[in-house]
Parts: sequence; structure tokens; C-alpha cells
Amino acid sequence: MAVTRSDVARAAGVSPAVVSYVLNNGPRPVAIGTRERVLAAIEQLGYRPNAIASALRGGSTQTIGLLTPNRSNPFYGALAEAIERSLTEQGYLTLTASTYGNRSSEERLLRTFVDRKADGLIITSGVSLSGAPLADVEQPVLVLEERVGNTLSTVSMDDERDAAGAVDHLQVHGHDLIGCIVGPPYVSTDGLRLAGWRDQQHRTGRPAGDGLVAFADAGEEGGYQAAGLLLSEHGRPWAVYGRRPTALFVASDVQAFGALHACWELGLRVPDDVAVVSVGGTRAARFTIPPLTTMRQDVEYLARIACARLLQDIREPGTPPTHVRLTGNLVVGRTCGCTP
Amino acid sequence: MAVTRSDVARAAGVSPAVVSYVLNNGPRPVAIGTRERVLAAIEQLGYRPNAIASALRGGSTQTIGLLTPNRSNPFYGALAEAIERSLTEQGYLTLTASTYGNRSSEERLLRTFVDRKADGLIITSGVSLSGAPLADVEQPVLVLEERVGNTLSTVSMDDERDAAGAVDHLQVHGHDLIGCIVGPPYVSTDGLRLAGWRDQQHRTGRPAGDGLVAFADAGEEGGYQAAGLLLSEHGRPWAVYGRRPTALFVASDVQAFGALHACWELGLRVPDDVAVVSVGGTRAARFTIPPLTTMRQDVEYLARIACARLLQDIREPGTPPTHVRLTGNLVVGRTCGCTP
DNA sequence: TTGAAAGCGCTAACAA
DNA sequence: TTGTTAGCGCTTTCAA
Repeated sequence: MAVTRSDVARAAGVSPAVVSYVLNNGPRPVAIGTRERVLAAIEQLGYRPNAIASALRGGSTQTIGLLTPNRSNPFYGALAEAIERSLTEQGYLTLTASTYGNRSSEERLLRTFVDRKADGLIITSGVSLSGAPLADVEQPVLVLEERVGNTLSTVSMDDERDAAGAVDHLQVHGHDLIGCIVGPPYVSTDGLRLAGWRDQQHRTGRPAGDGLVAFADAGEEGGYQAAGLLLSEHGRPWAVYGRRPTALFVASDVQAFGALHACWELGLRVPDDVAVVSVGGTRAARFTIPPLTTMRQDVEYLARIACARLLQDIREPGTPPTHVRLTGNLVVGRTCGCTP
Repeated sequence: MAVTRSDVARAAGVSPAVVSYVLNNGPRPVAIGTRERVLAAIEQLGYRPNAIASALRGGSTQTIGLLTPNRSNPFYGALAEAIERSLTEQGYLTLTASTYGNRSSEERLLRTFVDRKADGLIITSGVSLSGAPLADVEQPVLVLEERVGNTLSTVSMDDERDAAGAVDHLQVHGHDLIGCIVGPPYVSTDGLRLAGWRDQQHRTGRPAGDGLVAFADAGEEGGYQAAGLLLSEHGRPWAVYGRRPTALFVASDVQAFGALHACWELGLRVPDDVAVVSVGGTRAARFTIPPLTTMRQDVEYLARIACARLLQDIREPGTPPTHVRLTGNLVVGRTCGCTP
């Protein structure tokens, strides 16, 4: 069996409580000589405190539960990496789980986090969890997505505005007929980006009909399929407009990778035949051929303030919820028509 | 405060022990009527067992610690996703942490996992942790990398052979002067892939000198830089061979993405001017322009047998360590010279 | 079939 | 400044 605190106490000739005081630097002072003896005993026995016992006794678990749609999408990968890093720096460990868009998984995993007494929870965008199951959660929850009537703190990207900005940039390049590739609209991020495209087109008197929208799965394959649909001569959903879209707004980088591939396969030059702009700004977007113009959402910054907010909520519970909304910035590549 | 088992017992008019028997289906039988009452009380009070207390008392934490180099590389992303999914299916939660190649982080994080009483640990390739700190770990550890003299179970890809296979394919296409882009050789995966390239070149009487090797950071940028170095007219490390390499072996997909980008920038056509083959087989590799030929390492399968092995070790401790080594299979794209 | 109770390793209040 | 001790919520043995 492992070395316990009592073993250390015995070896150091003190009571178990003193060992705790030394380890936790309090809540009471320990004579310098005693402290030395305790530390020596700890060292010698190779004692490591049992985090489970400590957590049970009343302390915290120093654990945060992180719920993301998946782990393999570079956007969520980068986001989760940034969050995990922030938390690690603050001495927290991250329990991660992926929902794969499955509502019942989401609830189950959330419950599990709660049962494990995670000190706090972070729920990223793309997790379709409605507010209901979150209501009876005792620990602080931070949602990386804006929701109507949300009573929890949120830190989110302004997806609608970011999408509109991306579309605007295509319009500046003279495009009117701009297709839209987007994930299922019931995922709030995708719904907002779709709305951003539609509003921006409407507002500027440009077409925004269903023939220009292709719903796609989240991966490269989804973007590939959708671009094929919007651009090829077969389906011709754009027939009502009399011509093919000259540009594509793509709701995520990864889908844009697939879309670029589709263009290449179809022999369409980017940006000459089809311009492409997406939302995301992942690192990989700088290395596509040609490099992708994308509305960059700064996940590092997002993660940093999100974690700061959550840990603040943990330290001082009862703070009223805040809602922070961040705006992306356009990273100009070579898929939009800009020349270097 | 939350509802505890005693509350349930009181509400159901039974002793706390009986509640446990019902919840755990044992270790002793409960009269059917009593069981009903207990379940009703649980339902009505919304009781949820405290996993921390359960873990302390002697059960397990149902938690596995997963150590990866990072979260944003698609290879590790997919691997971690597959592992996490396998574990979730088996009722385990995953504690994740990234090492970023930092040796002291590795040790610290490992300790933390141990202190948290994770039921088992998985350490992926690319984590440079030597065997030493793992020796005194009580719980089962599974390493996704082969190591000399390792007393732990391993499930690994045969990186050396996979690399050699990739290089062989380039040779089949008639290439002799094949450059090698690889990460730092002290990372065992990279060391093995470098060795695979070198041996395959040597064995077939082809050049394998230092002028053909470029060490690169792990990301796209690393591959981009390295390819620039190996292919441009500036550095000319290949000068000793009198001509530029006609092909590149790249140790990872992500680096290959960068390398393809460099080729594009330099105006080199792939595969006509430069052929490229990498090791990895990530999903994204199918969508590069042109699609990447890559030695696919099946992370899904790797994860599945790794998790099965680890959980087996947890259920029946003391099983002698096993070493499984998997071989990749070439996914032919359009960067090697094969025609569809 | 069930109740009572010991104890997992720790924190912190209470005594000394 | 330090020792003693009561739990945290649970599992499981021992008695009934």
C-alpha cells in the first residue's frame, strides 16, 4: 500500500495534522524545525498526498470538465489545447469528453463531470446542449457560445458578425452570387454563420436563396461534397440564378479545405473562377494551396479569458454572469482575390 | 448540500448499506420490494452517488490519464479522439494533458495522474518520457511506442518499417535522391522514421547523407521551412550530389502539408518536379492539393487494442507485459507519381 | 434479507 | 506551537 500521511507523521515524530499544515502552508503555522523534519520524512518516504481523499474531505478536485463536439477538428483541437494549457498553468487538470453532436451523450457526460465533482465545467460551441440540464448544476459553468436567456457566463465569438465580415470581403471583390457552405443550422454556431451570410447578402441587395446554400457535415468531406453540389453542372441548385456562384462563403476552415479540393478536382481555379473565404483561422489554413482567406477567431485569447472567468467564478461563487463577445479579424490569404 | 446516500436510506426506510447494494447490484441481494422503494427514493430525491467518495473507499476512479505531446496536431487529435471514445464506451473518463515536448512537464503531469488515482495511464508516442519515472507507478501503464528494455505493455506502430515502405514507394517511382524531412531525432518516433529512410536508402545503394536531411518542427511551418531548405537554390545542402532531390520523404502528414505548400510557392509541380510521400494517414491528407500519398497508421485500431489491453491490465493486474506492433498501409494519393 | 459500523486518507476545528 | 478527533460519502464486513 502507498505511503500515507500517518506514516509521514510517525516518521517525523509529529501528529498527522502537522503534516497537513506543512503541505498546505496552513491554516496554522509550524515551527521551522518541525517543518524541516516533516519535509525530510516526506522526501525520504516518497510520500504523495492522495488527491482523492483531499477532494472528499472538502477541498476541490482541481479538475475542470471540458465538453467539445470532437477532438479531431483542428479548430476544436486548438481551442481545447489552449484551454487545457491555461488550466494546467493554474494547477487544474482537464477531464475531456466529446459529444459527437449526440444530445444524450452530452447529458450523460455532463452528469459524469458533475458526479466526479469537477470544480467547473466548460462547454464549447458546437455542443447542442440546451440550458435545461445545466440548470441544476452546482459548480460554475462557462459556455463558449451565446445563448438566449442564458443565466450562465459566456465567452463567445460573434459568429454572425464574423460570417458577415467574411461575406463582405467577397462582395468587395465584386462577387454577388456567393454560395454558402455551412453545418446543420440547429448547431448554434452554424446557424449564426448562416444568418450572417444571409443578412449580409440581403442587406446589400444580393441573392440569398436556398439554391445558394449547401448544408454539410463538419469535416473536409462535408465541405468537399457541398462544394461539388454548389459548383458542378449536375445538381445545379443555382439554376434559378442563371449562373454558377462565383464565390463561396464556407462556415469553417476544415470544410473550406474540402471545398478547395473540390474546386481543384473540378478544374476551377481559385480565386479566379471561384473565390473562397471561411471562418476559423486555424493554423493549417495558412498552408492550403492557395492559402485560405479566413476570418480568424483567436482561440488562444478566447481560452485565456474563458479560463480566467471560470476560475474566478470558482474562487468567488455567486458572481453574476457576464457575457463577453469577441470579434474575429480577417486573415487575407490568396483565395479571395487579393493580391499580395 | 447535495443529497447523500443516507438521505435516500432515510426516505426509503432502509439502512445506507441497502442503498449501496441496490446501486451496485451487490455484493448482497436485496428483496425486490425494498429495491423498488430505494429506486423510487433515488428517483424522487434526484440522488447521484458521489464518485469521489466511492473512489476513496476502495473502488476505482474510472479515470484514465492520457499524455500526448499536444492536442492540435491532427494525428494526435485523431489518436486521442479514438482513445477517448474507446474509454468512454467502457465507462471510463479521460484526463488529458499535453507535454509540448517538455520533459519536466511530462513528469509533473504523470505524477498528477498518479496522485489522482487514475486507474491507468496511456502515454502516446512523441512523449519523450524515459522509463525511469514510470517505474514506481502502481497502476497499469500502456505506452504507444516501443522502447528498449521496456517492462510495460506497448502497442506501437512500426515507424521504421513504415518509413522504409514510404521511401520504397518513391524508389519504385524511380527516385534516387530522396530528401528526408523529420522531427528532432531524440523523439523516438522521429528517430525511427529517420532510420527507416536512411536504411532503405542505404540498403538499395542510394544516397542517405546529411545533406538530404532537414530537421523540422512538428507543425506545418516546420515542414514548410524544411522543404524550402531542401529544395531551394539558396542553401543547397544537396550541392554535394550535384542536383536537387527529386522526391521528399516527410515524417508526418502535417509537415508534408507545409512541404507541399513550399513546393507550390517555389513553383515546383508535385509530383512532376518533386514527389512527396509521408507517414501518418490523417483524414486531412486526402484533401490536400494534390492529395497526399501517405503511409497510413490506423489510429482507430491502435486505440482500440491499446484500450482493450489497458483495461484488461486493470481488471487483472499482474499480467505479463505484451508488445504489439502494427504496420501501416500505403494510401496512394497523387503526390508520388502514381496515376489514378 | 437487512442493520450497524469500521475505515479509505485527508482537512480543520477544538483542545491543550 | 502541536496533538486529538470529527467527519467528508461511500463500500463492505460482521452480526443479527
